[in-house]
Amino acid sequence: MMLTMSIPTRLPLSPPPSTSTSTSTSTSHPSPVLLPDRACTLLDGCATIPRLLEIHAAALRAGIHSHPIVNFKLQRTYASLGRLDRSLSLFFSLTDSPNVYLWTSLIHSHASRALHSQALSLFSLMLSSGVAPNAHTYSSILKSCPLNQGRAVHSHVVKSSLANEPYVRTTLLDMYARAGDTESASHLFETMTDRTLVTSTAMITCHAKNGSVDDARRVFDSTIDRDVVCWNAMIDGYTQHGRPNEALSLFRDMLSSKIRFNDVSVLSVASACAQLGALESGRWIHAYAKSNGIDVGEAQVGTALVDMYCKCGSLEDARLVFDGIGNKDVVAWNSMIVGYAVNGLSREALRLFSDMTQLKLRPTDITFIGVLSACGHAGLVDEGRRLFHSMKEDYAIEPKIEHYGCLIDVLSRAGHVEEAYELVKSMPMEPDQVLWGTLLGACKLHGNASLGEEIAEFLVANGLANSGTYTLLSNIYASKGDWKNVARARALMKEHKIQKEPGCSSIEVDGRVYEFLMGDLSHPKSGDIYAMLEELREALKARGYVPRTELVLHDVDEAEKERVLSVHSERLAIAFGLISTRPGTPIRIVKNLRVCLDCHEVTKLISKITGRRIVVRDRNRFHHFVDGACSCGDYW
DNA sequence: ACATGGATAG
Repeated sequence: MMLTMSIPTRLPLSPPPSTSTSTSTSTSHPSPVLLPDRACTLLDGCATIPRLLEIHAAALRAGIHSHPIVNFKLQRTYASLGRLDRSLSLFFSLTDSPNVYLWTSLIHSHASRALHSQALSLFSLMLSSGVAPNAHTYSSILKSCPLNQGRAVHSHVVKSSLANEPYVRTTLLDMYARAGDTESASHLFETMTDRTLVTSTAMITCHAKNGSVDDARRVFDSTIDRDVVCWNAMIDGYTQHGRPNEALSLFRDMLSSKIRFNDVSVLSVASACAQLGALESGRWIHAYAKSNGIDVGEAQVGTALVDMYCKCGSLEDARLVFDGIGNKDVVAWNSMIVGYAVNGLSREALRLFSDMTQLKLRPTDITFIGVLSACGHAGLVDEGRRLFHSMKEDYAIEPKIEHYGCLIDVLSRAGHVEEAYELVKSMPMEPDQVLWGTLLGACKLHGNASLGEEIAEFLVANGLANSGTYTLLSNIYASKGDWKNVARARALMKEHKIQKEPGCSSIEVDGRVYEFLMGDLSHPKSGDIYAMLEELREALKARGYVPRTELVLHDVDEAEKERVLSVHSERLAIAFGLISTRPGTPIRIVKNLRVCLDCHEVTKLISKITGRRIVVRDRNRFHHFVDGACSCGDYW
């Protein structure tokens, strides 16, 4: 055996329970002489710890406590009620050496509770005590195996000739899938002559988890008699890999093939709508789930819907679902808090945080991401500092680079750029690109050219620069009117062959999501869209709007710079929204990059001119434009 | 005893 594992450091030997005195007169008291058969029946119907202690005491009094089946059931019932400590002490107090069922049950209780190292230790003990594992044992222990130990177990499986057991094969596949070893999983799958629906589903999940969604689809297409789990695995593969449109479309295929969806389907599809910012589709799936008996007040489903509504910029809907969740856990609170934060409703985020702590719910590191980013969006410097320290002092949560990133954003955006820089230097971890980007962005915002240049040059010299670095560097110079250095930044970008990610915005109209690239001419309604843009241009000019052509980095004349700005992807999407929806309908845009300053000004004006609410979700946050003003208060 | 599963900076 190649497995190297440690023996449990502590074998709990807690005394037997002594609660029997108070229950001796109870009507549910077992008969005076408890027989093994009767004890087993009682244990099978036992659902609470007090009841279990009662039966356990009776078994002790009757002297049947070491009866192999009674002991097994006691042990298993303790495990099922979350008292693994008692399961272990029963197990290790056995006089006879445990058989394979006892070992397997114990290993399973640990493995299924993600107590992997304990499960592995027990498995190791089992092997050294000379008991041969069976198919159940392997299928349990494989859940706890990292790749190396998984391979070792695999070779044991082969030797033990259990390799064709369906449960064993599926967990082997799953083990390779978890370890990211698609090749071994595929090999295993390809060599199977009798694939079952479950093994195919495991293979689909494996491909999907490792990003080969198209390979997953091939397996999916070749699988016959697919059930809801199989469909969900494929749908979620699309969702988890940034292909939400395909997820939605496959969900519709599932409905038309008469497969009943379940709550897991809703989780996936809600997340797809969240990614798309597709409120209409999101509302549809919410209503559809409700009318098909899915409990949207259940924490997991409710939370997925809360997140979906937040990411579609509809906080009212999100809050309604949130308030309807029966047993709100920390994940539900986190998603609502983060949702308020990303939408710029910082006060609401902080209020919810205080509600949550008042309910004695323990915040997590993600809660602090939420409240710290809320502080960043609202310029709440003191509150940000206070929360950052409270995280460590009051909740013993060690700040991660993301938390430093938030605090650095809070400080630097508010103008404390030097203090933020000092914080970066004092962090216990290496700053990453994102963090440098935050600081650079603040340098640009506050015209701190010297520090901005220092950081940017450092990033360029160390090969850490991305297109954003060059753009920011160039913008820093542009905001100072230093055109020579703007040109130099542009030249550097060319020299390093840095490609700028093309801007792309999308909008949902009638349940369909339309995408627009910058300068896109491919939409069938392109003519109307550009006519609308021209109309808007006139209206904007009449209101004294002057294009911020200095933001354009290309080496072209003024008129061309103006044209470049006017076809930024969000403007095409907004124009399309204006011509495709009734007057007064809010327009919701999702953009892959940050909104530029010029588009931000223009969108404010468009909201004024057209009387429309315009909600723009950019790479970082939401902007809600109403009547000429933006919810961010121009603090972004 | 196996397969699907809600929240994460800028």
